[in-house]
Amino acid sequence: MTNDFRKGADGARHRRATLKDVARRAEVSVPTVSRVIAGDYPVALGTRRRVEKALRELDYVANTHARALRGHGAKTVAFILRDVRGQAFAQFAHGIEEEASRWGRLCLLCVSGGDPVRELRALNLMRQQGAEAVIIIGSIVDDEAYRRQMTEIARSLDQAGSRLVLCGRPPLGEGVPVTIVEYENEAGAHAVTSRLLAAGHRRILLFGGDVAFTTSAQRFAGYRRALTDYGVPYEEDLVVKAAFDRGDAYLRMRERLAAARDFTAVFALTDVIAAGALRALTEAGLQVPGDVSLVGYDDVPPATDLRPLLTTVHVPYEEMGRTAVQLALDHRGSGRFARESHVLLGTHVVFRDSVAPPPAGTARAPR
Amino acid sequence: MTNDFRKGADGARHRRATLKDVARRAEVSVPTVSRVIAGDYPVALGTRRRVEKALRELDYVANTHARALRGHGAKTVAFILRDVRGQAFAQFAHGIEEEASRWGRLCLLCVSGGDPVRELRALNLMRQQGAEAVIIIGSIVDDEAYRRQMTEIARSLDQAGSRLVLCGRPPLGEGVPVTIVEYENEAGAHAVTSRLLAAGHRRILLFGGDVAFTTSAQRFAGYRRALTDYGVPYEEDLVVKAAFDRGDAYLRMRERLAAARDFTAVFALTDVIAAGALRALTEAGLQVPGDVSLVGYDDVPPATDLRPLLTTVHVPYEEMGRTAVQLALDHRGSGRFARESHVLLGTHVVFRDSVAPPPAGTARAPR
DNA sequence: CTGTTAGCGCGTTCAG
DNA sequence: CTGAACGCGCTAACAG
Repeated sequence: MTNDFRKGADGARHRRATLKDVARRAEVSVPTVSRVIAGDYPVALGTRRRVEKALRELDYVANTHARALRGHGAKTVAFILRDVRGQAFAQFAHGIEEEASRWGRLCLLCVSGGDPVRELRALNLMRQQGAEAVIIIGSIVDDEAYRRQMTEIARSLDQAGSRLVLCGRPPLGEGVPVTIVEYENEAGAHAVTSRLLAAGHRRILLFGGDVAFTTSAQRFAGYRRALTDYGVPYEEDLVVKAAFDRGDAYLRMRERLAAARDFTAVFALTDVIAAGALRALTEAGLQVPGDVSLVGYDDVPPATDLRPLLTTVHVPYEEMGRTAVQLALDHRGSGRFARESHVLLGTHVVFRDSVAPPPAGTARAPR
Repeated sequence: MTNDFRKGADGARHRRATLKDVARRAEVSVPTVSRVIAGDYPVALGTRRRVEKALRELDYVANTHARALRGHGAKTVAFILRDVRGQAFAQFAHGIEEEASRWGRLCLLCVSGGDPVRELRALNLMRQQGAEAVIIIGSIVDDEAYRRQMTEIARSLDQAGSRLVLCGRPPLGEGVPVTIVEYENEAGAHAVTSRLLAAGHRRILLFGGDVAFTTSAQRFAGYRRALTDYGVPYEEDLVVKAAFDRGDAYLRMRERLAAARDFTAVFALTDVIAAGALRALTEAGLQVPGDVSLVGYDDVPPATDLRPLLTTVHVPYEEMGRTAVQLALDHRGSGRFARESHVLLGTHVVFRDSVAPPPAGTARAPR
């Protein structure tokens, strides 16, 4: 017995207690300790007491890895997003975290920074980890290479008993074992744009984003469809790209304003972009919504901090996160979402104070 | 070989390929495959080719858990915070994520919702997981029970070869194996309050938070010290509690305004609280900073979305996250922070547009 | 260069 | 009720 103590002392200075240590101390066999812990098997009272005492004294904590190896393991929900600092992502992450912890799962988080390479690396790590579900959210460039890679990953994950969930990304095609959680993105864009048109606006700037990305593309499509509905011709000059942050949005809007003030309303692809745009608009001496109306998308905190309060499209990010986890875990269970693999959540316009009719005389602006 | 295929098909429908499977397919032994993967050991070219082929065909992914068991494993950095949706926390999380991924570590995230019980549960899970570092951020009630529990956990974690890092929380006392990352919290509060006093304000409302919590207590202390420096008596009536969210802050400020408008400046304990306060102030017809000046704390996005732009205290949240990871991982290494276990980061006031001298005649308000 | 043997910590047989 | 033996997937030691 003494040698064992030495063994503990000379090798690694730190070592966490194992079942063996506890067994030795309680003078029982390893399986007995295991049974005491599991509690699902009869153990003599005296023995149990001794074991429990040893457990406490040695501050025993089970080794998740060994457990996982044995099959009882460490269920985790992994997710990848572009940047935790974005409010939309944060809400999404919150939904995931909440739901995962309701299911007793741990959360594994990776940030991709929007880089496909980092995303792939993260995906691989998660596969190694044996995560029960791997959830990805965020816009991408939906090209051939992407679909091929993702399909492969979905298959591989599926084969390993895990589930890939794509949020806010289009499906990969029939037969690919993937779960999709979407929201009515195009419809939301159509709805806000219509709101602007209904107020009398005819020259609406589509501001921010990049049509190469799926999310932007869908919002763009909603914008065009609304235009068509109202018989307003689409004009390329009214589409201005900008990165997804305040700073770039501010600069781009300033440039556009310097070039020409030929619009009466702005549809910012994101609330954050709207924040940047608003700043540029205000600095240029324009009143919102007096001179120009402004709408955003996402309905996240910047929307209620801005003056005027921003009219925007509400996206149920938190619910998306919760749904993603439910779908993945319930996948072959019997719950509400069992066997379902495609969910579409609703969006709706939140009317606030940033929209008004165009100023007199500008409703029919020069072509 | 055919039996093996069957074997895969009849048992669990899904099973990830193991080294054994690969070895069988490549007609080599298991360790050989292992060596090909590790790449740190000579393997005949032909053999290597065959193994690599099998690896690819079977879509092999190493099992992290088995690896961890063997000692090579799955280094993870775990962290616990109150709520990902808070911008300060999000920035912190970003710093952690970034640094962890630089070190090739995976991130384990738990949200406590501010509940000590959930925090403890999360801590335990992370201990089981064998996380290399466990980082906690956020205010707590620093009582006897808390210190005892935390000390115990720190010891236990240390014994298991892991490291506990406390961010924005006070040390636990001498000899406790814990790493502390703090910022100049009291000093920041002292600095903004001084700024207000220097502008001529004498009746400054301390708004939001709860002195029971460490973070609030320190900011409160800075406020009082500044008052003392300027010889301005402290008045209990000028301290108003509010929860850490816009909504509650708004309501509390409205109540306070209805009761008495006996202050010329507000020190909001948080930028988010400032956002709520600003709304109430504005709605009450008060000009900021014309009628009342307003400052916040944290320097997170709400600060630059509000009008006027908020004067606030910059807290290096992202850097704290990075530092926490570095300290934990470098702990017994040779890097910049080796053997260091207490770091204090600086804060500074960011001057923007929400402070002005008090309106004439109010500088010396009625007692 | 390669295969055999052993063991990480745990849970599950199967005998007593 | 309890212990001995086995194996999860992997790597490190030791043979050849």
